[in-house]
Amino acid sequence: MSESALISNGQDACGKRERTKAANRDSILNAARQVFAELGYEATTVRDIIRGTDLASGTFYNYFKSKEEVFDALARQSVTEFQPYLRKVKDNADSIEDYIEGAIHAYFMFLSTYGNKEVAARASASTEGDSLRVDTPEMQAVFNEIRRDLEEYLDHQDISGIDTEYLTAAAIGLAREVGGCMILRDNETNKQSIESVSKFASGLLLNGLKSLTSAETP
Amino acid sequence: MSESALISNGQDACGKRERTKAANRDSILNAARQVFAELGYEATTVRDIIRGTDLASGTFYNYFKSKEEVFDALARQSVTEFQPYLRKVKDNADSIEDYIEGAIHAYFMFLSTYGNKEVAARASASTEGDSLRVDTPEMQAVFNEIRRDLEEYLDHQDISGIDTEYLTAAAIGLAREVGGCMILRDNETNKQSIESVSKFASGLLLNGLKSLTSAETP
Amino acid sequence: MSESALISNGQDACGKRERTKAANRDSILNAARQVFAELGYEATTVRDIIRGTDLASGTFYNYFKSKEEVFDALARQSVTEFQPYLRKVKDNADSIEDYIEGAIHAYFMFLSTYGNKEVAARASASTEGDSLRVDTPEMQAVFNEIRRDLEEYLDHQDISGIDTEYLTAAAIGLAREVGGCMILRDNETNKQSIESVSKFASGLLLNGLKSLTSAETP
Amino acid sequence: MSESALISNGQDACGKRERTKAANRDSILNAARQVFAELGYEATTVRDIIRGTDLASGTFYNYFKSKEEVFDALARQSVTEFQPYLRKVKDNADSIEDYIEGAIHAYFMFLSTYGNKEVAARASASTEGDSLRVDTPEMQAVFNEIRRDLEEYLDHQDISGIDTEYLTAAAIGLAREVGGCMILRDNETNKQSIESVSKFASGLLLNGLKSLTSAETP
DNA sequence: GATGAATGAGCATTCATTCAT
DNA sequence: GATGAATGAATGCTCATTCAT
Repeated sequence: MSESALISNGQDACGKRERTKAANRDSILNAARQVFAELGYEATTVRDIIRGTDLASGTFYNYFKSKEEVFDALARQSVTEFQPYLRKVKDNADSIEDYIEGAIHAYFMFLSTYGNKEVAARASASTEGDSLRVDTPEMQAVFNEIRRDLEEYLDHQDISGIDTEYLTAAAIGLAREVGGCMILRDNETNKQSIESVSKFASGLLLNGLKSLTSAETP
Repeated sequence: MSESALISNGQDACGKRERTKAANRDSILNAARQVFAELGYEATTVRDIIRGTDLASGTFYNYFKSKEEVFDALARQSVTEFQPYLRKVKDNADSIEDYIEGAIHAYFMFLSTYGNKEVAARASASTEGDSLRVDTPEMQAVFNEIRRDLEEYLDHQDISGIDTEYLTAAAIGLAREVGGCMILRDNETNKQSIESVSKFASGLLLNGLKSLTSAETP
Repeated sequence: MSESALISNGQDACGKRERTKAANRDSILNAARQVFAELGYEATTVRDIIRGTDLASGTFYNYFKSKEEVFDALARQSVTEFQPYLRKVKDNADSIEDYIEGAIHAYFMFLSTYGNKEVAARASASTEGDSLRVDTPEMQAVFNEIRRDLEEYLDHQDISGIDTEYLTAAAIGLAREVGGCMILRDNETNKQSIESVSKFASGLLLNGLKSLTSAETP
Repeated sequence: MSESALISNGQDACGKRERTKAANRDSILNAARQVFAELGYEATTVRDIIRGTDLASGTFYNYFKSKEEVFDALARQSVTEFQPYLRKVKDNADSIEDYIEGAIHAYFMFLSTYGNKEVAARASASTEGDSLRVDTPEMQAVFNEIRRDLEEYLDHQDISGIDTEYLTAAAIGLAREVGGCMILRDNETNKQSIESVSKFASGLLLNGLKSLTSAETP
């Protein structure tokens, strides 16, 4: 609740009615973010979410039809915030390498801002699980965003013989898992580790890609 | 239920009692496999599982204490089956490259046998999801197996300056995501596509790794 | 249900919401009283209680966490109602004899108001049982009240050589059993029988006590 | 189980079949005695009982139709054992006083043999309960026995104006409660305390009774 | 629009009892 | 007669959702 205003919903409205409406919506979204991170999507109940606000249970349904809708709203929020960065990366990229490097870096930045140990640790709670994944609405949404973007980018390029869908999958999977690992390791991710991890990830990918393409086209 | 005999529990027993007991256990395990794949671990209820058999609800508890125990049994089954392959890979590997290549190939083989479209598609059910993950008990277990094995292997090697935990994460994430992609694309995965996809994945990784290490140790 | 208003919870509130809430709580308490009396505490289920109201099953849990909580509420109710009488007895008593006589009389009065044939008959339901006990939450609570009070009183007195714990037990046991007997005999206990039974009980006790003490302190 | 032979069922049978039949029955009865004492009649399940034997669950139903039947059998056992003592008391009694004194003493003897702290403590477990009662099948049965006997005895006497039913109730209630108190206090009840408590109880009763009758018939 | 009590379907689990072996 | 797995009714309890206030 303390971060109630962390991500505002951006709707500027003037009447008092509108203001409280917006505030309630935000209140629900923030509670949901928290609870999803702590308990996971499946395990969280609508009750858990409203318990995290000072609203009454019935009020939830004035704003969302179900927890799925909240999930979607959260996802949309993240995407909206993330897209500009991704766009800038695309605009500045002169090559596919530039683009991938930039996207991965943007992702790790985003992750270090919104991810936290609970998020990363949660997924594996029920299993014995050394596995760790970053599985909040926000992260899923951002991944999808990158995926879409990356595939589109690759499709416009002509990377001889490389299956762009697989390449995208590889990039996503690699980044996601390494990212989870990073979060889990340094809870307070600092700037430096982000740079280094992001360099590791894009280095691996890009060098691999280079060899693949050069091997493919002689 | 059609795949009732997919994975028999191997216990040969003679009395009729023993035979039906084994059959019931298998029946539950198979139903669980299916349901976990369709709904995901969190979302499936014990009732969902027994509904997938022709047993009465109480009977479930003659075999398992909870869905978690079923999960574990499934995981153990897979690991038991997968381990010999992984061991052979390790025994035959002369280098880290050999090992990674072999492990990834083994994983894709396993995936093509036990994965199916539902498995791959499930995870994203609740979201709009282009995302795909392979998240059944079996696959989680196999991943953990590979992860453990890989980290152990890497720790014995001296890969100058590479963080083995991150490298492992990268390999796992890449393989998982690409694997999910493969399953989703050709439901009836053929031998050839396995070879090609597995070559793509290990190529990407190993070449990336090579450049990374050579760059690191000039 | 006919005695729905037997023991109102006393909370006067104005809104309709508050009124129905109070009514529902009472409804549950009354149903519980009945069912406890009929089936006994152990044997009654939460469902039995709600079945005795026209509420839905879930509603129970809006008011009580468990049947134990209902039990406690019933007990508290009785105690609250009984205590003033007991206090008056204590205040007016000039001697231990006065006190015992008064307490027993108060108990029989209370019993004749809240006891009924079912109550008395219940306990022995499962057995062939000529035995009869008064074992509802209310009566247990009232007994405990008397017991505490009596022991405290006796401890302040100096009754040479008499074990106050045993004496209390004797009084309680005697009153309980004789009370059960009375209820069972005249379901509609009249004023006169109360007087006579209560005189019998305290006569027995007090005369016995007198001889005991005089025998003890020659 | 160690006391498996504490109370044998007395049936001497010769064939091997008969012997095991009898042994099984005893085994169930002994387990039941134990479990009833520990958990109380209501709370114990048939499963609890058979778990206390080395028999299979189905076997239970070859001997008893339900836990109620076991209860009855236990009760009958106790009565069978207790009756001779009571008879001797009756035969030796020259007066109502003698009889009551003897019966109460016999009861306390029996109680000190079969009662134990668990038994006495159990009843009040679910309540806040300072109250204590002795409520096993055995004790209930013995009480009923005494009650019947006592009423019969009193009916043959002519105790001017005393209601024999109430008097019996008074005796029973007093003895039961004081007995419970005794058990709870000295778990290992010794001979001496039995004598003293039994003297206290009958003293109270008999002196009370004396005054009552003398008061009644001047 | 906010409230929060009522609803009843649904879930995990236990248990008495049956019956094929 | 002994066994112990199968059965399914019953229980305590939770939860999404509705709706009178």
